[in-house]
Amino acid sequence: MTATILLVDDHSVVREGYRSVLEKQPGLRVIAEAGDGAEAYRLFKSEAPDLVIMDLSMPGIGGVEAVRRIRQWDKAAKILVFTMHGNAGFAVQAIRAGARGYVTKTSPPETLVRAVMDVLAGKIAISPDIDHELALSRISGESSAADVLTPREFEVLRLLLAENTTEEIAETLHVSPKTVANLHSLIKDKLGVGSDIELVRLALRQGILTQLDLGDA
Amino acid sequence: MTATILLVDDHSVVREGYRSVLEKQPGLRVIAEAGDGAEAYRLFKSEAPDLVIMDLSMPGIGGVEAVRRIRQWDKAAKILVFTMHGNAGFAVQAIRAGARGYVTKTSPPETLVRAVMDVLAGKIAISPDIDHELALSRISGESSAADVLTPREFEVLRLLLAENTTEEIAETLHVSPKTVANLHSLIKDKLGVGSDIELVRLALRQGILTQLDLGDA
DNA sequence: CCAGGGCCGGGAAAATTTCACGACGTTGCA
DNA sequence: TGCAACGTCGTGAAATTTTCCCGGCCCTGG
Repeated sequence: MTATILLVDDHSVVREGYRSVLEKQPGLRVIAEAGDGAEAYRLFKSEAPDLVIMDLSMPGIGGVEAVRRIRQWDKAAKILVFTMHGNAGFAVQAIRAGARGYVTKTSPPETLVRAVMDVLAGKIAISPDIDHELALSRISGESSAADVLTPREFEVLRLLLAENTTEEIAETLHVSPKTVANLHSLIKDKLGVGSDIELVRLALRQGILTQLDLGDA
Repeated sequence: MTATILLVDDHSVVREGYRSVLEKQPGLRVIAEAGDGAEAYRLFKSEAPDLVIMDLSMPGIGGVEAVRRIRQWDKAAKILVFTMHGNAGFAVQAIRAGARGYVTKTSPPETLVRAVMDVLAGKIAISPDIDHELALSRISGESSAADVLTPREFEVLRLLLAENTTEEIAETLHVSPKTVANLHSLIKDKLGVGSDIELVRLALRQGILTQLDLGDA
């Protein structure tokens, strides 16, 4: 029996990479590809793949949100996150949202294949570098944003850092601007910062926002 | 005659994607791959490929620096930058460093192939989205902070980024908090940003604030 | 001398932030 | 089973900040 896979990544050439690596494995078959979270959700419902491989940073609703929605629709969905973010915070959030695995793109192809097999077998798969990160963050014991924030709060934080206005975020999440403002305030409170400037700096320190991610003006 | 290509990207699975797309094209052959800038430089000298396809964000020396070194070694080197950064600033930097093309990873595979062909033919290739970005940035022109701000304003900006509160800054500068607030507002206006978050990001882009500066608060 | 610009802040309107509160659904646990 | 705890969403009102407009001060160059 062959396992069916849905690829989700906003870079088509990158999807081509997954596909190439995966289809060298007997027993795996890529049956669909999506370029953003909403499409992923749609395709999951129509195609019912055995496994979803998902990037986190995507236009529109982010990967974490997509994981949440898919898991909401199908409690047993197997989702493997495959992303460039080698940051424990993202991993924690993704797992909490319902992902069954987390592998960084810097990992060699074998690691990805191994993780795919593990998740299909019902196991939880974390790549070694993230394991290490998680261990470190537990040692240093400093409360990271991902630790104290609820999934929803983390999502709003991400969107805030992505330079969205309160209104745009409200639109994206289908809630009132007022709620976003409330969450914004709550986030600053929980993280113990007094201004948006401190908030951004904290995010930078914790790797939630990277300098390479500085979007267009 | 077939053209030889060197792939440079720190994600092996992503390289696999390039390779898969490119080798479907007759006349193209991938002869080497590098995972960072230094290795790219080394391989360029030993393999002398007709074309280099390079990502920008890589460990060690970044992509821009790698472009510069390779062009320094071979004035005629043809380098095509292929990256996720859909930001005019990065494109300008890359082209200045000597790249002959700039394509974003969000582009469809055809665009990449087309750009490869163009660069091999001696042309300069820019993907449509970046073209658009460049046009925009020329129109609205992101003013460089150091340019449009008066010394006083720049000083206040620096203190704001250093995580000082309005009151602390007023204290430091021996002026009223009101003045600082007014300047803060004026700065955002002059720089064309709407929020403090955007302000920090702008500062990061322009190097006013460095990630190294993120000592504990 | 005067025009222009940087610098300083008051005042008031507009917008945002913050806090208190309630509703609703889910989860976890006794 | 029932209930407490928590996450989520939203309202309303007060507190605070942001923004805009204003005038005054001082310096510099023409």
